[in-house]
This record gives sequence, C-alpha cells and structure tokens, in this order.
Amino acid sequence: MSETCGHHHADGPPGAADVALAMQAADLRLTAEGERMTPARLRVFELLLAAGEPVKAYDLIARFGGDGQPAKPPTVYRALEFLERKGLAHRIASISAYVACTSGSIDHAAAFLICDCCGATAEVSAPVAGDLGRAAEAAGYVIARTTIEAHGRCPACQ
Amino acid sequence: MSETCGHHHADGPPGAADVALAMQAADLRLTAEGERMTPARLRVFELLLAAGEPVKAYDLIARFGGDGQPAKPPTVYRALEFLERKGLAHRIASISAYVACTSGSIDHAAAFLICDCCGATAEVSAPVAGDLGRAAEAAGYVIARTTIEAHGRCPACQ
DNA sequence: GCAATGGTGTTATGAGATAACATCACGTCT
DNA sequence: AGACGTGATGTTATCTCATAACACCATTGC
Repeated sequence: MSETCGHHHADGPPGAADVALAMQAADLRLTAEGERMTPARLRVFELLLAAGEPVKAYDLIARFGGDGQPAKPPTVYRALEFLERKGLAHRIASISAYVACTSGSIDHAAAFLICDCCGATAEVSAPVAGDLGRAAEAAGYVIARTTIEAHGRCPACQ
Repeated sequence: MSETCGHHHADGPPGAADVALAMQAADLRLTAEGERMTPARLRVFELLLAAGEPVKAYDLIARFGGDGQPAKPPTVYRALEFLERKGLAHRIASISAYVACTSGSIDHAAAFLICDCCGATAEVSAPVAGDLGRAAEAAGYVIARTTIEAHGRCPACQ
C-alpha cells in the first residue's frame, strides 16, 4: 500500500514502543470489560498498529506468522471482526483495507481522509450529526453506523 | 437483495415507463456530450433503474441477457465504470453493490441511507462541505471524491 | 486508404471474504 | 471433581467480487 509515489512522507509507522503501549492498553481495557484479548487478536492488532496505515486483509494473513508462515484467512478475518466490534480497528470499504483506530473514543463514527497517491490515511472525528443526521431524519431512517471515506491527496502528495 | 424481512415496503421498483424515460434522457444527454451510449451500457443502466435498489454486479451479469444468458463479467464492470464516471450510477462500497443515480445533478457527492433489513436505499445530496470539509482542510488534504454510506433501518423496517 | 482511438468479446486469474464443521479452552453450576 | 454451555480456534473448501491481458471491431480524422 505505501510508497506508490516518490514523494517524501514525514509520518512513518509508529515505533515499537508505541505499538507495545497501545497493545497493552487495549489488552487491559478489554480484559477489564470481560473480553478475551487472545493471541490471534493481539497479533492482528499489533500488525495494524505497526503498519500505521490501512492494510489489506491478505497482507495481514501473510504477515501473521512472523517467520513467513501465513495464517488461515478465517483467523485474521475473525480477529478483524472482533477488533472492529470493540472499536480498535476500522474497515475502509472503499479500498477493502483495515486500519487501527487512532481515535481514543469508543462508540464513535469514524471518518477517513485517504490519500490516493501514497495510501496515507487520517482518521477524523465523525462529523455525522450535522447534515447527514438531518437528511436521515427527514427520510425517516434510523442510522446505526456510518461510513465516511474521503479520497484525495495528502499534504505531502499534492 | 430485497425482501430479507417480512415487512411491507411501499416503494417498489419504478414502472417500465419511468425506466424508459430515464434511459432516453440519459442517452440524449450523453450523446450530446459526445459520449457513446452503447447497448451494453444502456442495458446495465436499464437493469439498475428497473431494480430501484442496489444490485450486486453478478446479479447484473446474470440478468444481462434477458433470456437467462449471463454476460461476461468485464462487460458489466466496464459499463458500470462508465455509468459511474458519467454520474448515472454509484458504487456502494460497504455492500459491494451498484445503484442508479437518482439525483439529477452531475458532479455531486452522493450520500446513501441504506436499510440493513430490506436493502432499500435513499440517495441524499451530499452534506460534505460542512464538518468534513473543515476537517480535511485542517489536515491539509485536498479531497476529490467522498463516500458516505449510513446504515440503519428504513421507515418501513423499524 | 489507413492510422488512431475507444469499445467489445473472450479467456483466465487474482483478490476479498465466508460457510461449515470439528475441536479446544474456560467459566460455572451442582 | 464432573458435566455443561459458551465462545474461540483450526481446517477445508468454496463463494463472491473484480480485473489483467489480448484479439478484434467500429468510428473518426487525416
């Protein structure tokens, strides 16, 4: 996903310390909630965090076993489903990829700014309530979950 | 896609006259623009209009030949790409389906309200400019195209 | 005529995701 | 401890979605 262009990009993947910290925090939080942060789930979360950008499911599958041994698809898809359910990751439908959630808040609707040039993404707090909420209300829809994905160019790629 | 629930739904697919009218209008407009509204493109557009709801690509492929003869995938995908480029159809990424555009305006960012119960969708004018535009600006992104898909329950399914 | 461009037909394959079933780990009830 | 229910995993196979690559055809402009 990364570096399809030749530009310079400042924000690389986070360091190992950051990843370990986020993993530990998630582990503690979910365990406290009575959830089971199993090795497979933790591993997938780790891969997402380490990437620091959206990752394809089959890339996660390929990287899953550190030694080059891939996982079976259901292993990773199940972990992704769990992480998404718990607000630790998001699926970005328009590019069929997954990304670790960088917003601290649970129960938030996420919006993404996605660079079509280098694949960098920024997660922004969902600006849903405003216009879309009003449109939904006018149409009589009750909204449970919203996907907002804006494609364009990041600062470095313009 | 339709009728996964037992509810009553008022708005069925449009009548044949509506479909024919929309097809003719699109044909005239695109021809005037120097585009070629070929039989395959017109046929896919017709199928989308007649469905009146999002349709999976392989459903279009199956229905393409009226007699039950399916099309080859590229035939339909090419037509969809063209229709989308011309603003006559949209891809709904979160459910991997396609729908005829019901908004008259070209060059609009579309937003969808999608019923997870019966598959009905409403297209609403994109409320992008507000919060999301501001967030993008703050992050330094230049946005070219936005996907907004809100999932929930339509009035009939609540 | 004849090249250039864009559309179509066809074959094959790549990429994304899940169904179905067996097994295992853990908590809890008695 | 033993029996049970629940949720997680392992494994196989398959399904759905989408595109690459190449040959051929139609239209336009020189």
